[in-house]
Amino acid sequence: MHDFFTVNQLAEELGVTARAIRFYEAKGLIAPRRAGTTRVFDRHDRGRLLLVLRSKRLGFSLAEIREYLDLYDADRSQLSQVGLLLAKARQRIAELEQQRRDLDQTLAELHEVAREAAEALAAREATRG
DNA sequence: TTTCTTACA
DNA sequence: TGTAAGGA
Repeated sequence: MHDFFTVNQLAEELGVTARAIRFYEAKGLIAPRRAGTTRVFDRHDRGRLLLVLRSKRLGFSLAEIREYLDLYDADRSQLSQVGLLLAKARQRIAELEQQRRDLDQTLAELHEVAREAAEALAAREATRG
């Protein structure tokens, strides 16, 4: 279909602003080539951008994403890239599981508070009659 | 503190 | 386009 894309085409397709895409470029996450002054994105750039957005959704920072993407260009075997992915994924899993424990504890406390409050209310209504 | 947007030269 | 400033 399309071999090349402009920032605005990619922005519309991916649901982000062109400014955000330029921001990612400024941060070194992507490096589309130029035709004069205008950016030309190919499928490779598009793939990297998709990976950036997916990684963002998983909660990784732009710095972490760049770390990962840099290894794609640096390491032929991509062993270090996969290794980093494993480490980062495990770290992220640990973070989320800790958040879940915190959330569970907060929920348990709130359930207890609600239970006691409902109990007190029921007792009051029983004595009144 | 990071990730963007807005605004201006 | 680069960057300062500011919101979330």
